[in-house]
Amino acid sequence: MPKSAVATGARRGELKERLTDAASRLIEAKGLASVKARPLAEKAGCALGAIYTVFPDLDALILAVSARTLARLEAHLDAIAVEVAAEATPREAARQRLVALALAYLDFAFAHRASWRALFEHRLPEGRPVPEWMVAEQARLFGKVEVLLGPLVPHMGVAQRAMLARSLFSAVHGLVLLGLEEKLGVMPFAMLREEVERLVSAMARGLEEMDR
Amino acid sequence: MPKSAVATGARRGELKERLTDAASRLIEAKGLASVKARPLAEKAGCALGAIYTVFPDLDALILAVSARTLARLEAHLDAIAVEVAAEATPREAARQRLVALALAYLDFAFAHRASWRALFEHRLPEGRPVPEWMVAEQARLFGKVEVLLGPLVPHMGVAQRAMLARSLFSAVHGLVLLGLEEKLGVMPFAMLREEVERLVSAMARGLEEMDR
DNA sequence: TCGCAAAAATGAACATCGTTCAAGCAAAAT
DNA sequence: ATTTTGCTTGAACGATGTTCATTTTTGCGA
Repeated sequence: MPKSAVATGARRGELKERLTDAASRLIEAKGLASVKARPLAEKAGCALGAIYTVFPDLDALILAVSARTLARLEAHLDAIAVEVAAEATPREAARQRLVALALAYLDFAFAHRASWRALFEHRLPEGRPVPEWMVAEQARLFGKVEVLLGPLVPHMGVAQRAMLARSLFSAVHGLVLLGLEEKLGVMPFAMLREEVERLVSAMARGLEEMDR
Repeated sequence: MPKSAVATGARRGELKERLTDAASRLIEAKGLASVKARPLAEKAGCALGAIYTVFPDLDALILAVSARTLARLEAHLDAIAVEVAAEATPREAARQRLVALALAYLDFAFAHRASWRALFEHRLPEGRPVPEWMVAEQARLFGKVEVLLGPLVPHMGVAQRAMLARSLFSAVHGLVLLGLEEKLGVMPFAMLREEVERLVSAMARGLEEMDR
């Protein structure tokens, strides 16, 4: 029974896992730049060349780690539970959920700083296409925002709403990014949280007003 | 007359310029990753080792390019002239100026994509301190936002206003960053402009409302 | 159980990087 | 003219990602 050329045998699968684990730990401990082939092989208990039997190159390995991080991020965002006061209007409820979502994003980035940073710091070599599963995962993240925009800006078209969701995500991402960037002068985490809350709340209010 | 150890002779100054020029052109043409020592030396018409007589390492050279980019950015932001209707309230005027500032930031990033990206993509090796002029320059950028916040949120304390300025900048930065990131799916520039306008305007309105 | 072809794993070798520094060179001083 | 001083140079070094001839293991028919 000839195995498919793409199929990953059990042995190879284990090696892939060990390598992804090792890379993940390296990133979390010493950042993306510390992911080197030789230490990786040692930590995974395999030969140098073995890496290239399961991954085409190190970029692919890092992408595998990114996939994991994105999955953890999504799980974390799905786990938030917002209790909304019964007498709250749908708009107020959506606003609160939006703020909670942004705070959850910030919390994840703070808790898994290095992995989260690696997600955006890592750049594919020029001309390499972004894997389709990554695009799909990003779309899922934007979607989480999009559904909350329904009650907030009911008069807006769906296409425009999709773009707005992307923009909102980007804005929060920027807040978190520069907030956790040590080189801009460290901002205490609690303050950063307040800022995210303030700005997301302000954006929601402003958007409601403009949609009226 | 013994020259100061820090002073840069005329010859060395020219070389420094030629190298910075070469690096700048390389970044604009093929991105930050294409800044390599040997091509650099060739383009600048000097020996390989000569680079290290005027810069401690390539990171310092890239920082010199960043300094230039920041200066150009500041000049570009200073050049914007907003005409505000005479009957506009101070709040409306400030809001319009804030939007104009954000759009100018977007325009600069779009026009000098690679240089602007290099500004944030480049990361100092662990433990290297950020030059003080860079921190100062960033403070100047935040300051431009801060002055516009005065009429918008008059009841807010100055310390909180400073943080808010930083947050606003970060949010716009995030919008521009993910907007120009090809890998998130290209967004037409005109739409991106509209999004920035919409979101900054919304933030301003929401902040006014919350400050009331 | 043995032999042997096919597959898989290995790590020495290679190309390319940033950086260093002994050697050469030019200018200044004597 | 000779010595001294300081600057310039590019070969050499260590580290890196990647390749591939060689070795080792595996699978299986005799």
